[in-house]
Order: sequence, then structure tokens, then C-alpha cells
Amino acid sequence: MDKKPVTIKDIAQMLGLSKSTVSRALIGRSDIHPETKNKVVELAKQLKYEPNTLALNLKQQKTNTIGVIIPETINRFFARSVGGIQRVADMAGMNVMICQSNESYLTEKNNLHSLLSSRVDGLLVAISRETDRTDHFRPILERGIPLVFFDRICENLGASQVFTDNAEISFQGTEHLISQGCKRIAFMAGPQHLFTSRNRLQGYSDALKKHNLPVQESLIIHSQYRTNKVEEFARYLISMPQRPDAIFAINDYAAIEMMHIFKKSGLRIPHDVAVLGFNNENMCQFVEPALSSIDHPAKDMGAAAAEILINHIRHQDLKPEQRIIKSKLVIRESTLKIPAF
Amino acid sequence: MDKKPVTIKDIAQMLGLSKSTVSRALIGRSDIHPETKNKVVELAKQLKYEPNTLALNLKQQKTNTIGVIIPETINRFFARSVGGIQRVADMAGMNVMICQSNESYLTEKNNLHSLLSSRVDGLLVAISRETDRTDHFRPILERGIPLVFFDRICENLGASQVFTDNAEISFQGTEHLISQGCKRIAFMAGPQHLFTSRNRLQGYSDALKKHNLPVQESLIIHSQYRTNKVEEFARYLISMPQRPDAIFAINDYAAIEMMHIFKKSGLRIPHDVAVLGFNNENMCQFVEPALSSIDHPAKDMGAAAAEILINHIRHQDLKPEQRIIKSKLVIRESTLKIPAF
DNA sequence: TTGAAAGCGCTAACAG
DNA sequence: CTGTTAGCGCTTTCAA
Repeated sequence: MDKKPVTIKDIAQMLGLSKSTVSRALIGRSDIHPETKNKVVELAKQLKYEPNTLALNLKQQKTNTIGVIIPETINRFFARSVGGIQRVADMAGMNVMICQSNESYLTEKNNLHSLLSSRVDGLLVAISRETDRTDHFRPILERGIPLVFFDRICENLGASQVFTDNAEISFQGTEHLISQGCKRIAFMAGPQHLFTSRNRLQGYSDALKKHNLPVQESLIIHSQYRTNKVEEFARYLISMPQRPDAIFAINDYAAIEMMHIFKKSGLRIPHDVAVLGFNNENMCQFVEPALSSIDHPAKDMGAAAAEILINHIRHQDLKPEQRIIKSKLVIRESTLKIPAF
Repeated sequence: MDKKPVTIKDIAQMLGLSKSTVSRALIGRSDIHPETKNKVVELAKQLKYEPNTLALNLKQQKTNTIGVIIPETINRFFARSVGGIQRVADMAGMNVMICQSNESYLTEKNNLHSLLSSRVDGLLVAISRETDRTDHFRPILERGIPLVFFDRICENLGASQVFTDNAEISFQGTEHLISQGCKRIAFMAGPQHLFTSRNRLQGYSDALKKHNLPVQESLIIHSQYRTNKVEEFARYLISMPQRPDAIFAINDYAAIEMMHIFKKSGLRIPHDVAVLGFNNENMCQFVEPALSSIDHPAKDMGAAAAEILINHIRHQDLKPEQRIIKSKLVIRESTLKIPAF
């Protein structure tokens, strides 16, 4: 039991050849006698030889592996991004090593270390909600290890980035709510040190200002992506002396939970409160009323980030790249107070 | 730019010591002069030395890494399992390398190869829905590489396994529907070469038999976990000459989509059709009517599988272990035709 | 307490 | 076309 894996040396000995010849045969070089090559390949197959990637990596000083750090796998947005990443990586023949920071700065830092010491060829990162510093990424850049941020990006670091037009789309979403006659629009914001969250809030308040509506602190919920507190937030909104007539939620799950609580409290949607989600999960179509949302192309973002990264890995001298992916407002019943026509 | 990482050799040269001495200092051995050790450690820190895991792994013939193969990351059940796996792995100081088979046998086989040649210390696998053979796992076992299946297990392979009491819980679920007066219970089945799916179907038909209800092929939908066909399945059920009065869905998302289509067709839930889901996602509470479901402890399964695996990695001579995790029926409105009291 | 040398599995430069 | 040799970064005997 527990047989040692077959090595190139074993094959060489059995065939009375040298290691290098065997290596050449297996690698598929031209400068080798076809017959010798056949013999080697044959035996290798028979012995179920598998090259030791470890040795190969050590030799070539690269691992053919992309390291990925995301906040959480149970977060569907990131799960879908990973899908996109893996598709691109597969096509490029690269492996993917995924770590989750659990939305913690410290864990993120640890992930970084462990990926680094695994000698990944490059890194794809969406920072945690806690991460309000960027110092831990500096050494990566200094060492010239390709690094691409996606969605939860780090500004002013000079790294490549993929993100969506958060400000614009939040502007659009808010304007849509205004167009439906909403005047007191509550907004679930994320941590304001995150570029994404800041931009969303910006888009929201810009839209209000454009339409001469006041931006009220009391309507802005600093949710920090805490999905376990949605009920608390909903109760707060309901209890306000001047109840909001719309809520722009931080994601669809929060939106759906909010809808549920509103409905239980006897509020009609969208008539009393319009609800707008974020991410456009499948589920949006199946709740009642159907949830309007922002189509946030997770898979495309992952794929784009992976493409850029692989490019940087293959061509060390490229300049950092920024790619902006378009989101799209998807209007359904939960925000349609005024019939479409 | 692109500075080469500092190696033990660099430090040795700078300090006029030998590689081995530096190694000893960094490893923290006792047989070294404290002063020398200090100097080394100091310089290492200053130079931001990080050991090359690759070299270490090659030397020690192990990688401290667990390989994981799951069908899909976007599948919440598996996403949650991965959470459990990572928690346990972190505590044990092991890394995790995740691959997804995309529910394809071929990809699964490729994943296996790539993890194997990355020389992972052990494997955690939930097989794809397509996988109806087990031959690709044989070499793993023969080589004595620890392997634990979870949820989507492989029988008759003599590997360790973690799974839930699928037959029992499906029996319970079905019996619950029967207790509510349902007589024509439709059942969404998975691929019958999967142990899990077969057991669920078994539990379903056992319950029917126990209560003298016929097991009808026409009520069994062979959904193969195809979530893109739910609408088609729903239409089929609705169009049946004798419409079913209950549906036991393969997961909550399918259940919720079914509910949606039923409702649109004017059917009342649970009055006309009772709906029972599987997995007990958060979402179940927020749809209308609230969805009854089976609590399927994904995280616990992942954690248990990881525990067993790590045990096997650390103690090579252990016998294969089977662990069964209990599921739980969670009754909500979607199956309650008869008020609780 | 330290150094020299071997070796993990593989590839590549250089001879032959 | 094939073999010899060196070396990737590290640990670990064995000597000194």
C-alpha cells in the first residue's frame, strides 16, 4: 500500500536510459528517436506516471496557478465571479486556488501570505468589507507579482482593476424610483471605505440632488453588508415618523427579506414602499411582487479580471489596466407604481 | 522591478554562514548559537524572507494542501460545504484547493488529475451528476492517497464517506405530505446512479407504499438536477389529466420557481398543491407561502468530511470511516393544508 | 555549534 | 539522437 508515485528516474532505470532522455520523450521534443520515445511513453502510461508538478514548478519558478481571494463563497455574487475566473483559467490551462477572507482583514492578510508562499503566478482579489488599508498589497506590487482587483477594488495602488459603473447605475436606479413618484428613498449603504459602496452612495445622492430632493442621513442605512441585521433595518424604516416610500437595497437577498417584513406589516409593494434590489438573482423573478434589480455581471467581471491577470502573467511589462463593466437596471413589479403605459 | 524573492542562500551569503545554519535558525532548532540565530532571524525579517513552499513541499513530499472537487460553486449547498471545509482546514493549518467539475464526468476526471499532479495530501470529493463510474478513483485509493466523499458519494469503493440520511428524511417528508391529505405526490428525482438520489426516491416510494398509495412513474420527474428546466417540469405537472396535489422538489430554488408558476396558473398553495423543498435556504422564510423544506446541514458535512480527511492524512493506517449526518424536516406554510391545531 | 554534501523530481545547456 | 551535469530552494544526515 501507499506506493510511491512513479518518477522519471524509475522509468529511466527500467528502460536503461537516462533521465533526460525520458524527460525529452515525455515532454514531446523532436530531437529523440521515435522508437525510444514510443517505448518511454508506453511504459509511462502503463505505470500511470504523472509528472510531479511540484518539481516542475520549482524548476520553472512558476506554478501555473492563480490565487483568488474573495470575501465569501456563500456570497452568490462572488461564487459566480469564481465561475467566470475558472472558465478563463481552464482555457488558459491554469489552476485556480481560492481563499475566502470571511470579510475579515486579518484573514485576508493570512490568505495573501499563504498564496504568496504557495508561489502563485498572480493574484485576483476582492477585498473584505473590513479592509480599509492597502499596505498588505504593497509588497506584492513591489515584487512585480501580477495583481488584479475586481469589484471590491483598492484605489491608488496602481494595480489593475475590474469594476462596474456603480455610481451611474445607482444614479439610474434612484432616478427610476423618483420617476415612479418616490420622494423618500431609503438607501442601504456598504462600508464607506470601499470604493464600490462610496460610488453607489454617490450615485444615489447625485440623483436626489438632481431632482431637488433632500439627502437625509436618517434614510441612509449603514448596513456594512450585514445580512443578519436586515430585519432590524426594516423595523427601523417602518417605525420612522415619516416612513420612506422606497428602499434601494444592498443586494437581492436583503431586498427580498425587506419585502417580506414590509408585507407582514401590512405595507403594499410597490404602492406603499417600492423595493429595488441589487445583483439580479434568478430569485427576483419568483418573488411577489417580482423584484426590480441591478444586473451586476459577476461572471463577466471574474472572467475579465482573469483575462487581464493572465495577460500580465504572460507579458510582464504590461501597464496596469482598468476595465469597467456595464450593469443594467432591470425593472419589474416591485418598483412600478405607475403602470408602464 | 520584479525582484527575485530572497532565498536562504542569499541570507547565508550576506551573513557569511552556510545554508544549513540559516535553515536551522529559521526552523527554530535548538542546536544553534542563540546569537547566530538572532542575526539570521533579524535579517530574514528585514529582507521579508518567505520560505519557498514549493521547495519545502518537494523536499518533504507533501503539500499541506487538501484538494476539493465539487460540482459547482454557484450551488449554494456546495458553497456552504466549502465553508465548513475551510474552517476545519484553517484550524489544522492546511490549505484548500478547490476545483469544480461543472457537473461533468470529464471535467471531474481532469480535476482529479490536476489535483493529483499538484500532489495534494488528500482529496474531498462530491461527484458530478454525470459520474456513473468509479474507475477514476481507483488509482487514488491504490496509491493510498486519503480520499473522502461527501454528499454525492461513491459506493463500493471502500473510501470514507459523509452523507445524510436521505432515505429517512425523504420518507419523513413524504409522510408529512400524506398526513396533510396529499394523495398524488409528484417527486423530482436526481440521476439514479447517484446514491443520494436513489435513496431519496427510495424513501419517497417507501412512504407511499406504507400508506397504500400507488407509486406512479408519471409523477416522478427525472430532473437530473437541471434547474433550467423547472418551468417545463411545472407545465407538465399542471397539464396532467390528474394533477398532483403535492410536489417534493429537488431543492429550494426549484421549489420556489414551481410555486411561482403554479400560482401564476391560478393554483393555490398549499390548498391545490403543496410544495416541499430541499436544503432549507434562508429564502424559504421569505417567499409566500413560506416554503417547507429539509434542513440539509451543508457546512457540517463539509466540516465532518474535512475532519475525517485530515485524520487520515495524519494517521495513514486508519480504516475508512462512514459518517451520517442527520437532516431535519422544517414545516412551514407551503405544506400545511391542515392547520397545526 | 557549524559546514559540506546529498537529494526531493524535473528540465536544460552542453557534450558527445 | 542520447548522456552528463548542474541547479531550482530547502532540509537533513554526517563530519568536523
